[in-house]
Amino acid sequence: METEQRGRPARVKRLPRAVRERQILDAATAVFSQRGYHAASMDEVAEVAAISKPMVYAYLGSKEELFAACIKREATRLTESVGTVVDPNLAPEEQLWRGVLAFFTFVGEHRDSWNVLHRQVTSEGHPFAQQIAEGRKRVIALIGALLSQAAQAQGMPDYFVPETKPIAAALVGAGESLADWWLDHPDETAKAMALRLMNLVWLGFGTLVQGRTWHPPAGPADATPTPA
Amino acid sequence: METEQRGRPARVKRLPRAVRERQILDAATAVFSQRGYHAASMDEVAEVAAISKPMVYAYLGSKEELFAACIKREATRLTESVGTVVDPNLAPEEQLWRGVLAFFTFVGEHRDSWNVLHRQVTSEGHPFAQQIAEGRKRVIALIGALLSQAAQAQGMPDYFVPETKPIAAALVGAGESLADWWLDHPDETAKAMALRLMNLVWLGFGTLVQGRTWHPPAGPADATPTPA
DNA sequence: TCCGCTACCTACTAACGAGTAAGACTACTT
DNA sequence: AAGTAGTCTTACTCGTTAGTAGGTAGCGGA
Repeated sequence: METEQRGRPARVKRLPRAVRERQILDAATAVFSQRGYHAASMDEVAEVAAISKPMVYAYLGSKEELFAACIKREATRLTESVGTVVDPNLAPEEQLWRGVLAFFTFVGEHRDSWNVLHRQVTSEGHPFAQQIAEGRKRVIALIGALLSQAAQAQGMPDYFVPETKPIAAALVGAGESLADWWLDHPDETAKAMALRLMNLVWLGFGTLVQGRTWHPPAGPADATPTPA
Repeated sequence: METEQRGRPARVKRLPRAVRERQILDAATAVFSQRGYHAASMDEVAEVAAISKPMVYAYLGSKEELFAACIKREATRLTESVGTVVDPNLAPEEQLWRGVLAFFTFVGEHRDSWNVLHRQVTSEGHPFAQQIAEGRKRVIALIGALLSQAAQAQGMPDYFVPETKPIAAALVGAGESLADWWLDHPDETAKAMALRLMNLVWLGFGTLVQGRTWHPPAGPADATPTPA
């Protein structure tokens, strides 16, 4: 079934390298997002990019290099989205609010990017797990510094400061989980999502900073199980 | 280099099926945890289990079935760990505390199990992503019900009740993230981790229930970026 | 009009990994 | 001792996929 006319076989458009590279990265992001790194095949990437496989190799290199390029591009996009709205001269509270809002806005608009960065790469043993884990740690450290600044401004004692680190980790996890929840409730706006996170975590943090702490209810003797 | 004595070639111990099945499941959990589903090979599972590949297939079936068996076993273990300490007659606050504590205790003691359940399966396109995602949703719904119960007991208006769902999602995510943070700070006890989560989230939730809400600081005109 | 550069392709190789065929060994029963 | 049920292995097949060899074709410049 050669529907093609002989002699003029639907000439392939010749495009400059930069354009093809973008097309390939777009295709790769979509395929990696949908299939995951291992299950994704270079053949499918080439097909989605509407180009032949050797071109993919010629421009972006091996599968690992291609994936690395995807991660790098998407991570840069996300970082810039958040970075441009956060001004270190602002109060910690407002920095956090702006960052959180920018984060949810980005996720809402770049679902595949978020998927590649968050869900595909987290598993141990993944070629890029470490790289992503380090990026995540940097974000946590950044937020931790923000919280510690706020805590000290509120006059919290020094021994509380290290606690801001795990709190930052919890905040990041809560944000990720809310982003996942959002995928099942797409009618919500980015702002509403950002508000939820701030309401929960900032209020909780604020209460902690005021010196109020929660402690386990005293059961009969030692009803609550304690680990060794 | 045949170190083996001829005639008595280090007889393979013949063990009953139940024992081998446990060995294979243990090995599979470790390998899946380390490599991820796709990158794990049945050859490696067999090797770690110190048995030949056909035995793996004879006892546990295909790769998918083997992985399903792993998930089922680990999920049951986790569910039971939490389920046995949570008594529906207790106050929501104490149920949450006991559940959170049991969760961290389990993660601390079964790192591979947690890895398989949490990090390996979350990516879209994974054969079991849906199954795990549904389990996660059930947990979120359960905690949401707990929170909603607590909210109503505090006399919160009905319109607040649906908000407990995303809050539950955030709580679960915060717990997962704290569990990951814990891996980098192994000296912490399960109880300390559980306390952190309760302090942050229950205080935040409690503050919300008291009717206090957070709202974005009013910048000049509309300094905070808003999504379309 | 020829040269050379870059874009582009079809069609292969080589390796890896899921799954199996076919049978050997062992222990328990009768 | 012979039968039999269950344990265990070696050595394959066969499909999939990363990566490449080797060549065609349009386009700018001399």
